[in-house]
Amino acid sequence: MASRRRATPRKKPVQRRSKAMVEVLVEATTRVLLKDGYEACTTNRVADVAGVSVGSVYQYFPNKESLVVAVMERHQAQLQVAMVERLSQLGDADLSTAVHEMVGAMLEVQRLQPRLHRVLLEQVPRIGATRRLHELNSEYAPMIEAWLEAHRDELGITNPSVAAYVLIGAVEGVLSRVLLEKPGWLELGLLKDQLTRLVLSYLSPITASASRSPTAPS
Amino acid sequence: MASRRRATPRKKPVQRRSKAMVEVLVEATTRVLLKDGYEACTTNRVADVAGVSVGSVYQYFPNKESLVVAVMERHQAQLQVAMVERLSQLGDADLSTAVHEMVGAMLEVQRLQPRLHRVLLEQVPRIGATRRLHELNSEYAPMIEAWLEAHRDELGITNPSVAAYVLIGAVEGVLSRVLLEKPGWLELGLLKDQLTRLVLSYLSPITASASRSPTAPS
Amino acid sequence: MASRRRATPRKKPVQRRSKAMVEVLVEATTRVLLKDGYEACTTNRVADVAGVSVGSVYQYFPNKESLVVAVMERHQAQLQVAMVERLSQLGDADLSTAVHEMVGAMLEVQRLQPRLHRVLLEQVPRIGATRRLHELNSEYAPMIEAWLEAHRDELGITNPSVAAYVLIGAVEGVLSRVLLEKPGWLELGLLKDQLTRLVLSYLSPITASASRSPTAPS
Amino acid sequence: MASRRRATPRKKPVQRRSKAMVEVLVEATTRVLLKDGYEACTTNRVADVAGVSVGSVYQYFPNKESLVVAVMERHQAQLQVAMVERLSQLGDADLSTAVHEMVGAMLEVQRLQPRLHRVLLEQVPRIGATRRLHELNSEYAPMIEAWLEAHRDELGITNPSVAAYVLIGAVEGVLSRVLLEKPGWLELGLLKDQLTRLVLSYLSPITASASRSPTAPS
DNA sequence: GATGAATGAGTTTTCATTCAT
DNA sequence: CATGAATGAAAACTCATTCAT
Repeated sequence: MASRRRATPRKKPVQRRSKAMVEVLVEATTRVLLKDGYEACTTNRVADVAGVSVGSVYQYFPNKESLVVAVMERHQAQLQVAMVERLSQLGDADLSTAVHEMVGAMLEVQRLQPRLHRVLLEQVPRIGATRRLHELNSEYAPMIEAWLEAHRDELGITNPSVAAYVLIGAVEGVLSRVLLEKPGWLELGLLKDQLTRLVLSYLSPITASASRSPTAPS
Repeated sequence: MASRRRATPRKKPVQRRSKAMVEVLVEATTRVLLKDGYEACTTNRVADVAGVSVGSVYQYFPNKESLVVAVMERHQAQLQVAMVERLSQLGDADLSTAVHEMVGAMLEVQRLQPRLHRVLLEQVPRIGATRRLHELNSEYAPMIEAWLEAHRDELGITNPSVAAYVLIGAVEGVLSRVLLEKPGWLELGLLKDQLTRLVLSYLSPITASASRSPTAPS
Repeated sequence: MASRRRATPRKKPVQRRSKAMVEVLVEATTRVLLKDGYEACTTNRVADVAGVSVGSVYQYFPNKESLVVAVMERHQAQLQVAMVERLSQLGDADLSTAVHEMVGAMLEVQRLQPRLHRVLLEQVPRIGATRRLHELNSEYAPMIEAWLEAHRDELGITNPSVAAYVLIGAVEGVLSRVLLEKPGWLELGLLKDQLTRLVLSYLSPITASASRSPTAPS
Repeated sequence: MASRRRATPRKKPVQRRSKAMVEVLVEATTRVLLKDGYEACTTNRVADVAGVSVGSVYQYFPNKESLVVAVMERHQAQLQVAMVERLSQLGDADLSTAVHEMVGAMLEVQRLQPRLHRVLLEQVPRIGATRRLHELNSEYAPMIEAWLEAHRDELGITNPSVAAYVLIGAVEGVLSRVLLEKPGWLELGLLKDQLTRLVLSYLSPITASASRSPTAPS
């Protein structure tokens, strides 16, 4: 059941006062989400925490959902920035280094606001946080894809696009699992090493033991 | 609105009629979840669809949440069964075949009830569906771990437990992404091949091009 | 702007308890309408006055509007009954007597619940109380029309349907004006006499002084 | 929501700019009333349509209600003007012509702004639009009364004041019914003829068939 | 004066849960 | 046990009005 209301701010905050208001509200929503979870994140509560009246919430956001969407968008933007920063510094490092860096970047990102990331991932319902977080990844996918394309001849892949898709899914999968179940591991080198290995071996030209089909030989 | 309460069934339904009732309710909840999403899944609606009165719902489930939990548990159990079935037939297939089979099993499982899986993944909020689905995977993790342990000498891994954890996260991550964004791919051999490659190359003894650290050579 | 919601009860009160509830709610709405007017007639206030909870209101009425509609319908039904009763006793009285009776009936009806009639007439907004009250009159129109038809040869009219329409509008107009501005007159014989005269002379065969066009002679 | 307040303008707008402002606001209110109905007629919306800020509204009108009252008053004034114009041209036309003219005038008036008239009649709640519209009629009542007085000896009436009251109520009743239910009829000669007949026969000296009481003979 | 952002009391409406029958 | 009417706390959202700029 799709939402029946627009999820975009009802007026663009052109004035500085307005911008501040929006800022405050998104901030407050984030705080409430973090502290009390999605269900307890009511418009009145948000207004309270923001130190403004409910009316003001509705001056800038047409409904509750749009508030959460705004939080997600802000979070995504932050992740995106962090990601781009890291990846753009890759330059022409060798394969191994590059992969290590990329994995490191993704790890970093998860650490940025792990609790928020988790709440959005876990608790935000119909809005489809999961989907949206995937979309976030899709945004840096092109960068990874481009890199794979550029290093194609060193790699054992035929379709950089598919490879990027698989790798992002895989790393993200491991990371989200770790984030939810073993947050401590995020700090460990072990995780980074294993992910690097996962990526690197996937990208490497196939050697004797890795084949495409069960009937394929050793 | 009552305060927070336990999310386990109020009593073990030992009677035959009771069991039927529980069955009917879980079924109805599943249907509502599928058709209208989590937010529209009210206890009255479930009772309606189940063809019983709200009161009866509370005879077997202490609150709304426990209903959804039951749906998740049933879903998980089904997945689990499917998984075990597949994996137990592995026997002593060679590495490549075995991996192919395992990946195939996980793909199967996703196809079992993709819509429900998706709703639970996407829409069920506070209950922490994501976490619980991870837990599901954790349940077959031991099997994979055991298998890895048994084939340790053929593989390039040092810690089967970690390897299982990483691999499950990775495959699951790719699959959930595909499920949400490109459901069509589930049918394609391409996906299976790529996942097999991912797993196989990760498990293979390290060859020249895959190393543990960026400083490590080739 | 038409309302976007159904204005009919959400469940039919088949049980006696239910019927009582509906009764109580309509009664309470009437009381509030009478005492505080339309704008002050909130669902919570109605529930309060009815001595039940808001939830119960919504068990039987989908929204506020439907409550008021129910009040109007009950009021109309009462008027209708009163009207039919009076008119059915007309038998084959002579013209003058019959008209006197009819006018008397309409007067009676206005006296039935003059304050409620007035509130509905005056204060109920978009629901179109005015239109609906006209519709009430339309319901007894056929009876008047039939009577005119039956006495056609004694009368100076050509189209009983039009005549009924005009007469009802005229009498109703005078009465509603009196009701709003000079309620005291309702008791006076003067009013009844004048209305009788109005109707009677309109129905009488045209004599010298009444013509259809300004150019018409005498 | 503030408590009840006076419904008269806060200050007499004597300045030229002020007058323009008032004009613009009343116009805007009319437009909103016409387009969206009473409930959607919010002060902010009016300000928007008027192209000014809400604050300005409150510079000239103490509250929302006074805005609507102003619309009514302007409408009434327009009707009044139209009526007076027509009636003053009557001169010493003969009875039949005069009545025809008067009925024509009332019909005209209904056609002036039928949609607005209707909205005010139907939708404006507590303000008591109906009562006020009656008051409008009361304003030209003296003119009609005077005319009846002047022609008393040609007529069959004893109390011109009562006669005027009854006639205005009657014609108005028919017209408002037609306006609400059969707007098309406003254009038809039929209606005018019937109303003329209604008035004329009422005013005519009583002939054989019209008597004052049921016991009165033919 | 004009502006329009901010207010917040007040409305409508929902829904998990209870309990008398 | 089953029922479903009743509950009522609480949520989302509105809008007349104010007041700092």
